[in-house]
Amino acid sequence: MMMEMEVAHSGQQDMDLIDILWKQDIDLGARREVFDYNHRQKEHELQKQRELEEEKRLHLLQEQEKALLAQLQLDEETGEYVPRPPPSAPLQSAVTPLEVTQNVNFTEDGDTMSFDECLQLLAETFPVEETENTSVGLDTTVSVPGSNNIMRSPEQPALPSAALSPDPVSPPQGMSPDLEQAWMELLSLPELQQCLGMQIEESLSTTYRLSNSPEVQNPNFPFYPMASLTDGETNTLNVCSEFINTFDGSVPSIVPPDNLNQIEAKAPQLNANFGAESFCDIFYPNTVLEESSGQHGLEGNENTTMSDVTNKPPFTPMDLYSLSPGDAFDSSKANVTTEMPDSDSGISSNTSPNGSSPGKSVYGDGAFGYSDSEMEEMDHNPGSAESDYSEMFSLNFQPDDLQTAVSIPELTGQPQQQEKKPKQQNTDPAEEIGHNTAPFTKDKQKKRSDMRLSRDEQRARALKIPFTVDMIINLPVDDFNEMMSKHQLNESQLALVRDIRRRGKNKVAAQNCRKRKMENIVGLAGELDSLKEEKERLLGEKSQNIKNLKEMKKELNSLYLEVFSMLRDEKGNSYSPSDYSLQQSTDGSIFLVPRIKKTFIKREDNRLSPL
DNA sequence: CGCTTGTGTCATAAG
DNA sequence: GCCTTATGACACAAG
Repeated sequence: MMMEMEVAHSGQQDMDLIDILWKQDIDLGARREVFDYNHRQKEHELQKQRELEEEKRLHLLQEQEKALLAQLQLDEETGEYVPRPPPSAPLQSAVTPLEVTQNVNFTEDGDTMSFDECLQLLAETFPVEETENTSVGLDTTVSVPGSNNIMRSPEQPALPSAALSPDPVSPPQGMSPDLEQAWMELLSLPELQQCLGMQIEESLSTTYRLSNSPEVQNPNFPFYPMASLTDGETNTLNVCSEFINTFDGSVPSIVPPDNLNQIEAKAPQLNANFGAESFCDIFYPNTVLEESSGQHGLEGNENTTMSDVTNKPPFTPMDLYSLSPGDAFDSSKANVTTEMPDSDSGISSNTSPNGSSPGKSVYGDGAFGYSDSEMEEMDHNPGSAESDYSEMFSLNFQPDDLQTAVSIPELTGQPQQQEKKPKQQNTDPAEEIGHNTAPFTKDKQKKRSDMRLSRDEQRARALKIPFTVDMIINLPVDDFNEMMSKHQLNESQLALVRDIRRRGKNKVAAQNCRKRKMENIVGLAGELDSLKEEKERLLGEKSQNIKNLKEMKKELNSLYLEVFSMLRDEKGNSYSPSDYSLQQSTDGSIFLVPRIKKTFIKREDNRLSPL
């Protein structure tokens, strides 16, 4: 352990050095994380965790298969497995058990079910699929008290109401009473609990995150978690999957053992609406995240909105838009000492405040890109200066910020277990491409746009605009208008929203324009090069042609003289080339023409006899 | 301190 | 006429 700490310590020094190099835009030849000992260690742990998970999964599958086979019998004639004839109290699933769905009507008389039956029920209810990385929609990782040992598979199909149920042990909504009873029974099975224990551990935290929406990439977006579900498929609320996918079982390693106990102590207080603040609180109870006041508001808001959602399972985009989070910010007062602003890490404005950029005051570094005039303008706002900043921090608070919190243990001497989520990009497909693999400088460039959005967000915040900047900018005009129509906005709010939309779109347009311009310049430069080559080639060709022409003229002249010298008049005298010339008519006949009497000869052409 | 570069924004034209 | 997109021009920050 001490060794590990030492390695981690020297690793931290290395990381500091790498940080410095990185800040200087020195290409390290690999992403920064590659050099991070903690990162590598975590990857190792993740690997182990995955293997363990896979093992468990296979075990579960084997059990399932056994359960399946137990319900089948071998047909001696065909060699096929066929369903067993129903027992006295048959399951309705006289069909192939694989076809059993959640709608199956459990009429089992006995109050007990075999483990295999339970497993089968589980398998049928929550088919184990290879979809761990394909979670869609709003992911809600539900914290579950260890004693209850309730888990929801990340692969769980759409069960939004269940996922949002305040009571984590409640069976999914819509389950028939019998099925519900079976469900409860299943959950109480010690084998199952053991089998699934690990996943329960993994679910000891909660984060709301959107994994399949473009807005998710935006730093601001997750602050309106519900508001970004803009399509039908995101209705699905997957439990745990995001956190598991993202941290992939790394939570136990993140959490210091001391804190784990506290987690267990606190866990029962948690519910499905467990917010980001709670997350931080639980994992780092010593860390006071005072921006949580804003989060409290949000949490409270979410409590209502989530239950609303629960009551209205079929989402429509407008349902989501109408989940106005704006009011939640009213009470937000961020503590700038915990919610560090842009650390110039370039990764995002939410990177670790682990002292990687010391010496920067909170308000320093250009005050997040605010121009003086803008700062002045902002200072004229009622809630200016500090509150504005805090509001902005709140607006920027997002799951990535959780990583900020996650990295806090480093300050307290804990090994840093920071893990960067793969950044996604939004809106502009052209921008999206390659951003994950972009050099660090790209990330740094992105920073400014983030700050810009913050500026607009702050304006939006100041006027209590109940939408995210991303929504304002990126929604199709119809959806945008619909969204606007659902809220009573005053003139200034309307103007600001339209300005934000215009600016946002124009910003993207300007980026595209510049990109195109650069491409044009590069293309034109290439074209210029090729044209120069062509010119050189043509000039060479031309000189060659001139040379050839001269040669041919010379040759022709000698031939002409040769022919001319062979001409004789009636007396056998030769013609003088200075007095006569040979000319060819259009029909191919050759004439001997006296040079002096050209005009006359031309008129007398017909009197001359062809040669 | 001036220059260059990158970016956001505005005004305007065009689709 | 409204909206989006494209682009020149300008301002600003950072290197």
